[in-house]
This record gives sequence, structure tokens and C-alpha cells, in this order.
Amino acid sequence: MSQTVDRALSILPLLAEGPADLGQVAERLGVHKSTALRLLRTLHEHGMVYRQSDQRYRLGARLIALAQEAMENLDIREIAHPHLVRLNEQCGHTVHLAVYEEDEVLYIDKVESRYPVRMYSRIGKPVAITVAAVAKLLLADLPEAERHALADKLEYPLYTARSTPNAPAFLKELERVSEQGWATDLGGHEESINCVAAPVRGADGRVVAAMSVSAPNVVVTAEELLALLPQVRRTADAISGEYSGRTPAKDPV
Amino acid sequence: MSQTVDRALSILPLLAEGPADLGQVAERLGVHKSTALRLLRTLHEHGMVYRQSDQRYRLGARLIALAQEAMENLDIREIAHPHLVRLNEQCGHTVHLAVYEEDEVLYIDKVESRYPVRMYSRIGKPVAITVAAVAKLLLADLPEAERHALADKLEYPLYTARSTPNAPAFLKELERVSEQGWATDLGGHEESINCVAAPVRGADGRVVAAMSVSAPNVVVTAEELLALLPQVRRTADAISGEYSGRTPAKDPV
DNA sequence: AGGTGCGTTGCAGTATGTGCAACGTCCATT
DNA sequence: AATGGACGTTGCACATACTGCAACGCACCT
Repeated sequence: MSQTVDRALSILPLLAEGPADLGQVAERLGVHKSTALRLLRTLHEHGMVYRQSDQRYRLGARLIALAQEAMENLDIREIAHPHLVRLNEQCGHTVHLAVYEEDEVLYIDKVESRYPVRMYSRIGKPVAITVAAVAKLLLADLPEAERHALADKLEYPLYTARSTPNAPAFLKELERVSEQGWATDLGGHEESINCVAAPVRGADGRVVAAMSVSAPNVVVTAEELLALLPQVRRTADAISGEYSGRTPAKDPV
Repeated sequence: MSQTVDRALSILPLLAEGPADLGQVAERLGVHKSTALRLLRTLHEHGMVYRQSDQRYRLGARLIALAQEAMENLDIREIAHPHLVRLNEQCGHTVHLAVYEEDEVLYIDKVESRYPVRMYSRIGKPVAITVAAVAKLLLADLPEAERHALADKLEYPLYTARSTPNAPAFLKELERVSEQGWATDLGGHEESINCVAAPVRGADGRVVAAMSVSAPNVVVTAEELLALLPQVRRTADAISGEYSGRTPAKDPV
């Protein structure tokens, strides 16, 4: 809606790919160098971009700090965390918490496995939306129209032979997940990694978050991991209960 | 430099304090509601803000994802990580990596303690700049003019009785740190937590990052922690060596 | 019904952002 | 050393695109 702001914000994902100089930014924005310069300067004043010693721009520290605050403001994370830790203490595997927001699913908390083999994933990282167990739960709860629209819009990268191949398969899987109330990802993202996930629901029954336990084949088989399902569901339900009991977070006066 | 972008970006830290509705945003920006609406819409299109069910705005998922990418692009983090993990395996305590950027010091990596007592800190979180051991190392290396200007600009919150009280004390401490080549924080931030830190240097000898080992009094005494100094310095030097040896990261074609 | 608070829309005026062209600087090349 | 090119930077005139206003719609409350 606002051209100037629109252009300025378009610079950020561009820089996320890697550092770029003024000319590159101007070219990719399709504007004159002087225009790009002024936008970058404004972004710089706010600490959103940083000018490194070779004069090129990259994303700045304030951006990272802001994102940090954004996550700390999510009350679901705060409530869930101790539960995730407890589950990790019981089973030893990696535990994730994820939320859905406008076409993206992202991890907002993680407790590392106590086994030597660690998974590659990070808080704040967008999830492989078409295969991850937590993503299935979050999307399965969307209103039908939105769910279909999103499924059509998505791409279906074939990470492995068991990745969800296309929209119809995905929608079918979502329905199955919706009925059974839990989800799995058996090697759909990385060949040797399996996950079991359960939904966290708000007072109105809508899914507000999803949590999962993940472990590589070399540690436990898929069957052994599935045996943890009751524990995972109990944990998710406990979080749901605590979350529903509270009044939604208000501003601190 | 660009008024519109400037205003739009000013919304973000404002929302970082907590969700806000249109009226509040407009008021705090000092602009008309319709103006604020257009800015918020533009931010929304880019996923930087999210409109929750009660119509209020809060920071959005794309912001978090961007920050994530920003950190993954920091080559120093990538190089340092395995070293941090190794140090953690040796000593068991929490290990941090931090960088300085335009008046802020922030953690860019962390390996959790293997003792049951965990520290409160998070990747991406700005560091208590006047007391943290890593901050001392990073600031001690700034050009004198910049260092003095910054020291004057800072605030000196008294977290504990041992917090750095004011600019002169801070500058004196920085000189000491600069000479000895390492730094400590002995209960300056939280009464019972101590840290030992060492600098990571680039090929030109400038400090590009700093790493620290932290542990609460209940686990080890300050003296015991200080005994780890040689190990910490060795680790930091190893990272420095590897970082200097490499050509600075270029765009992947 | 009537009133209040909030988000939203269309519009006219002009402040504000835009592209241009020229300049300075640094680096590579001859 | 001298020349050329690439890149960031500046000042300026133009008109686009942003602003604030006022009116509207809507939901909620009394």
C-alpha cells in the first residue's frame, strides 16, 4: 500500500540471501541507486541493516533483537516450555514447539536431544510445511477454504521418497490427521528422522500450536518412537489446559 | 532520511513491547490513524506484523524468520560452533558467542550447560553491555573515540552491587581488559553467576567476536571457573586461527 | 433506539520521495 | 604515472505518492 515502505521492506529478504552492495540492491528493487541509497540509510538508522567493512550491506543486529522480543512475547511459548523440558527429561529426544502464522509454520521453541546425535533445526526457522508433523496438525485445523487455498499455493519439494508429493495427497493427509488428532512424519523430510506430534488447543478448541518429538533411526526405530505417542499427547493436553485456563495476555498496564 | 520508512520502522520496536491496536500505534507515532493504518498494512503484507484475532497488531513470523537467516549468514558463528560444543563437552558449562554491532552486543550462539541449573539467556538477545565479560572484550577493542562516545552514551543499571557503576569505571575496566587480553564478569549481572571470556580475532588482529563460559556459584566457585581460563583462551584462539585462515565469505555465486 | 469507540475509505493539497546528472574516490589496467 | 571504469554520494527540479481530514460503517454497550 505504501510504495516507499514496500520497497524498503523488500530489501530485507534480499539481504537475507547474503550481503549485497548498493548497485545490486538498486537493480533488484528496480529503482535508481540514489533511491536505494536513501532506503538503505533509513534502514540503517533503525539498525535493520548493517554496513560491513567492505561497504556491503547485510541484515542488522536490531532485527535479530526484535525477533527475539517477538518470540518472548508469545505467551504460549512461556507456558509450554517447562512441559517440553519435562518431556525431554523423560524420553531424551528432541522436542519442538511450532505455531502457524499466515502461510508459514515456524519453530518457536526447542529442547535439544540428550543423545549425541543432534538434529538440524533452529528456533525461528520456518518448518518444511508439507511434510513436518507439526505443520500437518496446524494446517489441518484451518478453515476448509483457507486450507485448500494454501495447499494449492504451496510447493511440494521431494526431500525424500516419502515426502508429500502434491496438494491432493497433502489435503488427504490433513484430513486423516484431523480425525486421528495426532500426526507423524516418517522420513518425509530427512530420510532417517521420524517425528510424532500432538496439537495444543486453546479454550475454543482451535489448534494454537503443535509439539513434536523427533529422533533419528539410529537411536530409536519408528515403532519405538510411536510408542511415545501417549506421552506426547498427555504433554500437549497439559499445555492446552494451562493455556485455556489463563486469560489471554494483556499489555502490562 | 525517508520519513515514511522511518515511521514504519518505528512501529516495530513499539510492537515489540506488546500487542497494540491502531489507535495506540497512531498516537505513539504522532500521526493520523489513516496514516498508521497504511503503514501497518504495508508491514502486514510483508509479514513483519501480524494481526491477531482481537484485531491488535503484534510482530510477525517473517521478522523472526529473517532474523534467523541473518544469523545463519554470520560466518563466524558457523566456524565457532563446533569449538563451542567441544569446550562445553570438556567443562560442562554454558558457552556463549557474542558480537558487537553499532552500540549493541548480542549473543549469536549458545551451548547449554550440562548441569541441571540453566542460565537465562537467549541467542539474539542483547547483552547487558556494561557488565558482561564478552561485552568488555568487544568494546575494549573499539577505536578510542568511539569507545569513549559509547561509554558516555550508555546507561549503567545496577543489577547487583558489583555492576559497573558509571562511564569512568567502565572505561578503566575496558583498559584493564584490553591489556590482559581476557575478561570476567563476577556477579555483575546476576549475583550468583560468574563468567570468563576470551576474544576471537580476525586476520588483522581486531576483535570480531568474544566467547565466554558461565556458571552459577552453586556449581563452581569463581576460582574454579577462573581455572578454566586457559581452556577458554585456547578455544578462542583456535576459532581466531580458523577464521583468519579463510577468505571472507562471498556470495554463493 | 441511541450512543460511543474503533477501523476504514475517498479526496484534495502538498510535502515527500523520485530519477537524473554531475562529482569524488578508489582500484585496476595500460 | 596516467587513464579508465566502477561505485557511492550529492543537489536539484518535478510530480508522484503520502498525508490529514472528515465522513462512513460497524460492533458493542447502555
